[in-house]
Amino acid sequence: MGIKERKEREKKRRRDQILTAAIELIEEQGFEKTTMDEIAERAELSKGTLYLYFNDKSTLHQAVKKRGLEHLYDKFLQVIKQDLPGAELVKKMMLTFLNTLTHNAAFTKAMVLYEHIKEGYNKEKQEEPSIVEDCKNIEDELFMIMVRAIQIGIQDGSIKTHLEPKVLALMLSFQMSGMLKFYLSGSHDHAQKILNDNELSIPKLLEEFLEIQFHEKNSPSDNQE
Amino acid sequence: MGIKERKEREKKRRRDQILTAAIELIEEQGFEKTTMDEIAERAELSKGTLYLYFNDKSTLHQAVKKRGLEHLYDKFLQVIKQDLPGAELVKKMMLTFLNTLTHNAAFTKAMVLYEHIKEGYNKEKQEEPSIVEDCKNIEDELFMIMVRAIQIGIQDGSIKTHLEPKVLALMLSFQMSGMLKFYLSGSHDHAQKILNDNELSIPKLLEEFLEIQFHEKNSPSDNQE
DNA sequence: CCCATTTACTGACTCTTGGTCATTCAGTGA
DNA sequence: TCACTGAATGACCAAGAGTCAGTAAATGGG
Repeated sequence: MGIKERKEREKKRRRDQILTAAIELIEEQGFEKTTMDEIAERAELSKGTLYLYFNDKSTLHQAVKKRGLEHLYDKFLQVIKQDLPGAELVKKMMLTFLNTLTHNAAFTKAMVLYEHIKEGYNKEKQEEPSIVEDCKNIEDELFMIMVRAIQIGIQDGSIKTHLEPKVLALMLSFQMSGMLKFYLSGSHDHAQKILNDNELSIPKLLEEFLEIQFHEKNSPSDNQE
Repeated sequence: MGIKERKEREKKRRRDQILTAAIELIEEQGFEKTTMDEIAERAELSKGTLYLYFNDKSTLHQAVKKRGLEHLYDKFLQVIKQDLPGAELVKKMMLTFLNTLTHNAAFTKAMVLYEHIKEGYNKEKQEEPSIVEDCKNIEDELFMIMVRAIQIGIQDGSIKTHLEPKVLALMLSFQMSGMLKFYLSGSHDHAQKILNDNELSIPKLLEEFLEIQFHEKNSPSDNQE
């Protein structure tokens, strides 16, 4: 009897349906402005039903984030599989990150807005793994893939640094989150103007930055122009 | 007749009183959780009065941010006045930034949470300069002070780079905003663990980072060990 | 000193929205 | 056919942002 399985599938479908509706709306109007009623309407369900699948609005919010992180995780795996110098791998990952985020406003917003979640999340109603926990784990995995790429780069000589791979990865992730904020806040005129004046874009700036990071002075074996 | 002046002063005092109450409460419970009623009570005023001084909650929120930025501006001015190598000036500024932010949770939260403001802020009810505008301006000024410090550093040789001062400043500000996020999200266990394992702290990491940025490979005139 | 006018403030009220729950309905299996 | 399960509903509630008619206080002219 495959009834249990079917029910399982249907449940997952419903969840997805809700999530998709939520993402669409958040993309259009932002998280705050999107009401649970709207999401319900878009998903062609009643509001009460949403609460059968998500504890509350902030959980739904986290689920959006999780979906984005999973997507990113797949992409990162694809990159690390490739047979390229470590430096290239790192660059590709960071570009992938920025690219994914810029083409997925809902996810980006979910990544950056967290006040909601922080406060009062000690509610011990959650004995299950909790989506927040999941997100953290995926983030950690993403980080470790970056570290792995850096290690490869150090091995093959494409990355010269005196820093621990993990420390370097930490720096790079700070850098990414800074750029992210730039993207999110959309029209940060001033910064945009500087980039234009110097015929730069964020990806180019990123490359430039990595260049500096990966060719430290105590490594003279590099091509000097 | 100094009546107008006195009224002016009193009005400013009230505004400050509200702002202070708001900051206290945000510090304690976060922005979302703090209600206008609570702020009113803390400020010993009625809720209606708050709305005589601030258009809405998000404006109040921006005002918190503005206050923090002004504080930061003063600090930055103090730094740039000092007769030190440019590299030192930059370092001091960045440390000041991180320091101020970590010791002022309300301001930090105001800096990072912006969804509120972005959405629907085309309301043309604002013909006055608008606090949002003010914040932007101060941010730009802060940025220009950084640029100034970098220029000094290039001049006195303490900063070696092939990048435009403004571009470098942009990078550094991305870096800062990334670190900021780290601080804000509080217990980012994983990152904290990495720092501990390497006997590092954010300020130390920052120094390390600047070291790399400021001693680029195409400048062999530096001390090599 | 008194009255008219302006200014500052109040808090009861409205409206929106997140979240709940008693009830209904559909599918299942005996 | 009927009892049972659990999925879905939407009327309902509470909280909090924002409003506004009304009140009190300060001001200034007569």
